[in-house]
Amino acid sequence: MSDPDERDTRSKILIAAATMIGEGPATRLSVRAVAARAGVSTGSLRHFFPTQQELLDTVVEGLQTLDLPDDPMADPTRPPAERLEACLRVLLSSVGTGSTARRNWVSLHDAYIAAAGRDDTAPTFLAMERLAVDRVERWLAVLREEGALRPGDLEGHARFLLTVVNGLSLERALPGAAARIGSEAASLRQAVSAVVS
Amino acid sequence: MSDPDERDTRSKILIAAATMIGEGPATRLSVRAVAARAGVSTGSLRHFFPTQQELLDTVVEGLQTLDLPDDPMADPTRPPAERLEACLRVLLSSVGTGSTARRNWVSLHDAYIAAAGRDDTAPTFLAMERLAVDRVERWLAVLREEGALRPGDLEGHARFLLTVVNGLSLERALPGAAARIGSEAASLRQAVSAVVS
DNA sequence: ACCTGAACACCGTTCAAGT
DNA sequence: ACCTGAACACCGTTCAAGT
Repeated sequence: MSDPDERDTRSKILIAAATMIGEGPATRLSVRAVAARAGVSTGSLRHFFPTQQELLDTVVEGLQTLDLPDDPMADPTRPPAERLEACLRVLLSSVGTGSTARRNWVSLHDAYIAAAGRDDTAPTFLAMERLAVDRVERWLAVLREEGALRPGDLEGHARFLLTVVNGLSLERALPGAAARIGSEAASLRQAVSAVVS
Repeated sequence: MSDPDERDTRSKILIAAATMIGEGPATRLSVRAVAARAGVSTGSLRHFFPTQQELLDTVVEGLQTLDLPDDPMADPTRPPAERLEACLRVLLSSVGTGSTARRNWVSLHDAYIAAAGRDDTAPTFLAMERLAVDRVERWLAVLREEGALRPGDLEGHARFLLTVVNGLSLERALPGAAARIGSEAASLRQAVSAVVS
């Protein structure tokens, strides 16, 4: 539409930061460096992103949510492994990234780990877990019908995949998440390849 | 033997840093803070630990190698997959089960998720993560030398396995853990089989 | 509301100088 | 070899001041 310089300041900042990450994953996104790259003052940057953490989270989230379709298993044109990976990515996307991931984790922790015993929330959790397992099993059943699934019981495969998704979700909330976006994709693919044939 | 103050400077620094971590996992180990605590100048600290990274790594390594069962990877009589599974089980065992697992998760949560941003504990966490990745990579290097490892970079394999271990650790702290002991073993085996050939 | 740039209190690292 | 403390070039955050 128009020259990047004519975009609003917030966008200029995000574009500058994303560009810098693109130039090298090991880039230090300091306030001054990003502000200078965006042609904006540090104070202006802080106006839109009150803390450096918020800036980082917003950038990473933007890089990750570039594409999100609805049920990917239904698309018969894509190979099985690719479809399953997309499905798991849908699960993963529900925890979000950055501060969203952290907030979701705090909720889960407070409800099901810290409050264990003090309040009987176990049934709720187990119900949700069942739902998740069922959902993955339904995806895997489609693949089995196509003969694209390795031998083994459906529930075992489903629980394995959910464990990987849980691990990745957790790692999204831990420090250094931004630097691990690459290995997240690789791990997801490895998990899928352990299940499809 | 003698008063801590009479120890050599290097030890005083390590003890000061370890104490600070002990007082709260969410401690920022800055040069000046550690040096002051050890009763030593910053220049003196740098003489023994040329970079802050080296200091962190040394401290974390010291905390972690307090107890180390013998290495299952060293046993040549067992098949590769079985050895790797035993190694991962050692990692997993450090989180414990039941209320121990829950307590460990609360600590991790408080230090690195809930306190995120409020205090810069990321370097401490990242140092520990690095150590874990290195450890798994060393195990995998043994298997690669035996020709028992699938193609792919060592770090990618290591991070995948650690994600699975993280997922399983988490599930140990969540409700219904007792009912999942079977699927834990199965998931661990599936992860191993995705990596060994 | 948006934006500036100085100022504050930190940080890790370097280094001339001492013993 | 060990140790000091000042100095350098950063950092994230705050804030009075402008438009």
